[in-house]
Amino acid sequence: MTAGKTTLRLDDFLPYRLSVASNRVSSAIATAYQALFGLRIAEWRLIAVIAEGQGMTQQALGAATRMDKVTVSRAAIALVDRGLVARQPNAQDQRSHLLSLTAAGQDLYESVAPKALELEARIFGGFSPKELAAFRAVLDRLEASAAALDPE
Amino acid sequence: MTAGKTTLRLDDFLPYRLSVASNRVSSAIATAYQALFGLRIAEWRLIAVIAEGQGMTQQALGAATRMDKVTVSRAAIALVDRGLVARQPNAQDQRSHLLSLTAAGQDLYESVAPKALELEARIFGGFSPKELAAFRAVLDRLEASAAALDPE
DNA sequence: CTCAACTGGTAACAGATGAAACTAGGTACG
DNA sequence: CGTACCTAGTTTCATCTGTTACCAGTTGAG
Repeated sequence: MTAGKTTLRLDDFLPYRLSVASNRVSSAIATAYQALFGLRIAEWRLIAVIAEGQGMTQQALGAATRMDKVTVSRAAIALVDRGLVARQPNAQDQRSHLLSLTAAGQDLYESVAPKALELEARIFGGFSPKELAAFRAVLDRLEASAAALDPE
Repeated sequence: MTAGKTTLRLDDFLPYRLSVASNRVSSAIATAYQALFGLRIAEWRLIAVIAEGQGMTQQALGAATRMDKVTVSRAAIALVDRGLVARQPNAQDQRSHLLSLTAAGQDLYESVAPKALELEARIFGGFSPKELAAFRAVLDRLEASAAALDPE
């Protein structure tokens, strides 16, 4: 057998498949959130995380949501403007503030969360729990190995 | 048990996990291609598809790569400018042209492809063929079910 | 103390992206 | 064959995203 060029079928290339699938899913979710609640993804993520642990700094929120601090800042400003999130001064550190949900934010969260789970079910339904667990495990390890390559 | 609010842990929310993992992978790949070959993802995708089937229209390339026609147009222009791709007039339809790799484009492809596969192996290595096949299968079905929800 | 280095958050800028308008060419039907 | 509609590709524009610069506040070494 002679040298032989490497051939690569794009449709078989996993990073490509992953990207396409993820973009489709993100876009479907983004459309739904926007239409239902006027929230962008970043805003929704903040709400979800703040609901779990009130009184976080933006710093902490960025780490929890894997979002850039600029993205977090913008989303936080938007949420405060809409009266969904409140900022309290942080006694420990005057540069930062602690974010928590207002009553309205809490209400919104309580109507968004079920919808989110429903959407997830709609998209990821039709898979067995085992399949999903395996999928999740692959995602976890991928995240780690990709981050190792690109220590952004 | 009383009504009980729905709780949602962001880290357990699959669309979120998928998005984070995919972004990490895409970013690692984009960085590598840019550094090694000065190619952006869209350009690399076009090269890969043209290499498989010379003489395609941009229309066809868009379908094959799931990219917007604007994205395809820009990537095509960049590749032509760099002398990697050539446009031949399409006798059947004067509005479009047929794209093929120049000798330089072919050379580049032949050095990019192995690198791409190596990167893929680096990121997706450590999984068994079975795991990868299952993962791929989930991606396929996801793509379909998300597209159905968001008929963009 | 105080000065240098550092960190949380915002603002300003720049590149990327996609929708919509536009141009040139194609198709259908009288 | 002419006119109304359709499509390939490009350009324009408005938006989004992230990098960099910036300001205010914090920390630590001397």
